[in-house]
Amino acid sequence: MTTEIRENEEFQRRKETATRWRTAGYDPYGGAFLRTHMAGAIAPAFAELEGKKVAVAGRLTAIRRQGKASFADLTDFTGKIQLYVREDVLGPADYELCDLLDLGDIIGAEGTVFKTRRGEVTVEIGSFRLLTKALRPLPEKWHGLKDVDLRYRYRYLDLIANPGVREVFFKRTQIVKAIRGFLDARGFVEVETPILSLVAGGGHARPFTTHHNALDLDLHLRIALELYHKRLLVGGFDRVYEIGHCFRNEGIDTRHNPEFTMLELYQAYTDYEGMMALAEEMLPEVARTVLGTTRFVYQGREIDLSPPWPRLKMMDAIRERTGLDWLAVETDEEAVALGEKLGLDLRGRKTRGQVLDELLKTFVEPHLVQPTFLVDYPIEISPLAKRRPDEPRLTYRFELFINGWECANAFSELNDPLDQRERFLAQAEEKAKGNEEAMSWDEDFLFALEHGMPPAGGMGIGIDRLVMLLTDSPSIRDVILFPLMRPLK
RNA sequence: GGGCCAUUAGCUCAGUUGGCAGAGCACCUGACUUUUAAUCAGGGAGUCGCGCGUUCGAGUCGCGCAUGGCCCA
Repeated sequence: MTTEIRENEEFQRRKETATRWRTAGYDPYGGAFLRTHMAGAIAPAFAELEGKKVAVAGRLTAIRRQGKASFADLTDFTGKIQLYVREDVLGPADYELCDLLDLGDIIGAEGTVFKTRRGEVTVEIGSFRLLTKALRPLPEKWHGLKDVDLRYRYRYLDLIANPGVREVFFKRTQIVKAIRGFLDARGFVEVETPILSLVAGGGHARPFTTHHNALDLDLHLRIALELYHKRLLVGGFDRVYEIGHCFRNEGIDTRHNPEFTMLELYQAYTDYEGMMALAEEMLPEVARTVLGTTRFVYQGREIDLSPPWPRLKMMDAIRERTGLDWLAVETDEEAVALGEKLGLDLRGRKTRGQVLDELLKTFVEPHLVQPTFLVDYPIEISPLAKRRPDEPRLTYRFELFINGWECANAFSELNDPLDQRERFLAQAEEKAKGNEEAMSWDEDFLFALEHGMPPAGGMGIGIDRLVMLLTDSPSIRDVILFPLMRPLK
């Protein structure tokens, strides 16, 4: 981080203007200002407000000087309102102060509501105060801020210059709120579980590591919420959920940010069927709350969330797309050979699980545009899901796909501690074979399971992708306020 | 990790065959008391992402690097 101020001519001039306010007896960084109205609330209430006094505060986003009178646009969180000042109303001394205002300054103003000849609801200013002097200019008013690097790096400028951005993040808040409302109404209890822990379990990803000095302990940032939530089921919680950040130490692209938001929920005495029913109920309700409909367009493609959603058995999907009977594939070598025969570029992937993952990504997932449950995942890639008794190589697990993306992952939770121990063992072998994303051993979690966890269904939903879909945003960075960026220089 | 593309004034962008660095908005000065992408007249503003090279001469050509984007893995 540089400590040097990046100054240019305009920065200098604005700094001097701030000094001129001071010498005129005004603090260019004023204190509280009592508003009576938000900018966006005045025009809709013109009938009642005409001729009345109002006080508004916000940023000057346009100034149109016209000699002895001037117009300006004042923008706050709710919208903008036009201001009108006249020298003969304000007095020459105060009117001269208007000349010291720049685009981007934040002011508080009080005056009378009227309508101009051209029909625009306007406040004729009787008095005003500079509340904050802006030392730098705003992005261009007509084209806005387009450079995506600048938009993500300086999100506050993006928010000022591009009004649609605020809408996206407002919708994000509404989506999360709607989910909370839905779950709270069904008896789910919101919990907070550790972000820092010895073992980052519950998912297939490389974690971030950090260090606790006082305990001299290497810790990991969580990659999922699952294992702590299940400990809560052991402890007697009946239904829990958490919406929180998880961290995965992997690449960045339009669908991945190292820090992202997950919803996970666990419900005792149900199973993956219950989770499918819950998803089919929750997502349409969220869409209705936020969009008013369950049908929407994502990047030109119409998506309809109305239930019920088709259930596609994974083994059937693979057979249909590749002609392969995956359950007949027994060894890693066989899997790799078949994968290569199908044209997969496996480079470094050498286990059954990894090949299957690649196979699904290439041949199956892109076809799942409308909401589809892909069900009954094989055991080797589902170390926390309950085994199907009728086909022990498969589990009671599904993933929900929308627009070809994994949007939810759920299963009947494995509650047999001895089976769980074997699964961890299999994952440890997987890790030994070089799969860095294999799940970590968590002896403390096994100890919890050994005390008895009720049968349960659990589900995880990636909030960022859901927000992308419902706001028609092409990149995950469009729905994260401050996405991770490489530092400049 | 690989390929392609972009990077020029605060912002949005032009820049021809290698020959004085451009426009609009923003900024400054002047005019203007119902404008609204205000208008009119004048003016200032640049490490052409960074570095090395080719050349009499590089924003332009070559190589390397940086940041970002898209695609692939």
